[in-house]
Amino acid sequence: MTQSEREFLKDYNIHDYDVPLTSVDMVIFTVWEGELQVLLVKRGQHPAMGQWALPGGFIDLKRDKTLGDAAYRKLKEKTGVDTHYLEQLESFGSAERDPRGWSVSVAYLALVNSENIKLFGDVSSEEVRWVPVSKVRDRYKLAFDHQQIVDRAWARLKNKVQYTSLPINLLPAEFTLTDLQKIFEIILGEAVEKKSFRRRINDAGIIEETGGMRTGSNRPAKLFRVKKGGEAHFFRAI
Amino acid sequence: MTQSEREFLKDYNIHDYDVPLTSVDMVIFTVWEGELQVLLVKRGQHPAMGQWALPGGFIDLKRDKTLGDAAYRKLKEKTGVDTHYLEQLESFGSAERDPRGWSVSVAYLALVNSENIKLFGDVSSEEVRWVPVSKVRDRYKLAFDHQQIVDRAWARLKNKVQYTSLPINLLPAEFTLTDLQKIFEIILGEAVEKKSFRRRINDAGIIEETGGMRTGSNRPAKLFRVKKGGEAHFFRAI
DNA sequence: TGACATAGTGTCTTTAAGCCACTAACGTTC
DNA sequence: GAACGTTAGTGGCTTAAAGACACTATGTCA
Repeated sequence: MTQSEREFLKDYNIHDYDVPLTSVDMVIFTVWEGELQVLLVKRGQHPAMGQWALPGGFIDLKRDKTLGDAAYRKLKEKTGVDTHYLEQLESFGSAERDPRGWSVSVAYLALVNSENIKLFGDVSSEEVRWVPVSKVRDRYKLAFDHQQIVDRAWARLKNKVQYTSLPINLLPAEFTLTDLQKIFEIILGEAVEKKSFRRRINDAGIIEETGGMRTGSNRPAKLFRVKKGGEAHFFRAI
Repeated sequence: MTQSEREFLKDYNIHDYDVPLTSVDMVIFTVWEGELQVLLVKRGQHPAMGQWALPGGFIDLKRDKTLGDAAYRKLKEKTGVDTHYLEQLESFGSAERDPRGWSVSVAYLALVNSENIKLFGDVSSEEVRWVPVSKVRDRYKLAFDHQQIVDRAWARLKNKVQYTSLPINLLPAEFTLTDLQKIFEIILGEAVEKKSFRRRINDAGIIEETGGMRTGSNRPAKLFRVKKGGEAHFFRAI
């Protein structure tokens, strides 16, 4: 006699099965003091207690409706702000990556702007820290496979910089074209040709003048803001 | 008194926690009879028994060392062949997508060539079937959120066609330039300019002549094969 | 042998990026 | 208050790659 789906579900108990441990980890980038920085936390619990790692943790099956919700929740818990770019990066799963057993981490990549960082600077106790991404490998021995996750996120960001406007999410609401160019250069790790850069941004039509200027000890620069939709423009037809 | 990691791990039992159900689903594409096709299976078990769905299933914590292993195993189980392109697509997770509860599916995208398809044609009982991807939505009401996964995989493939040589994995070992162009056109859904296409493939240096020709009722065409590394060439510096 | 069909090429145009020198507009200095 | 330093912003040529499209090449078949 065949069982109905209702009967099947009534008898079903996930605790009867061997399932992997699934969690969400965040690679949160910002640009600060001329460097691309990533947010790290010092683990306060086993396993890997005392080691530095990416912020993250388990999905809260009650509160989180989707994976994206879980990622967004963790982003807010760590940075306290909520205007960002957030995208799923990749999932990492293996029998060996966590001493508790077979585990899967769904990694997300987030970009937060340098204004919101300052908010966070105060909270920054011993346990949470911005670290220049280029120095993570040498100075911190990250827990689990988190170094690999950081590397992937960094590679993805470098890659996307070449054909999208994503880095614009690393800037405050108002910025100059030079500010924007600097951000691109920091991520790419090399100089960008001024005219080409400006032509590209201009042709894309993703920003608009605010009307204001930033003055200093030299020629003032026009201030711009992102137009709606400009946060994720694809320069090339991809 | 603080616990050591060893003590912590001794007491740790995943069955004590509420964790999501994690599985792997495969979007396996081929080109056959001039159409991009995706492999579907008719589910023989609850939940969604009798409905069409993507092939996939649970990770075998004993046999699979990594997520990639699990995907590769499923690909082999369904297609019986092992020379392919396989990449992780994206993970889909929510409280609602599976009636058994909170679940995460790590989706993979695979490309198999039209020669290997035929092997598979024989096995193709009622339960496994190639379906033109453009017709899935109308003709099959896929289980879970599998329609969404198919859509994402299709979008990713269309996207990648524009700047990589990936579609070459859909062809048999020997092919003509026209064969290759057709594959690109099928995936893109629009015509490709012959000269530009050939120039691009040529400049990329990803294929080489086999020396043979394919004859028909008109001018014979040179046969080519993929050079080592040509299966995943990026045309543009991305 | 000539019609046909598909393979493959020549070459001009268009588009986007690179290059680099130029002009523009401020504060600072004497 | 004029010359200078510094950064903002532009003009205009060169180069690289794609698009357009007509052209030639080489087989089969009637």
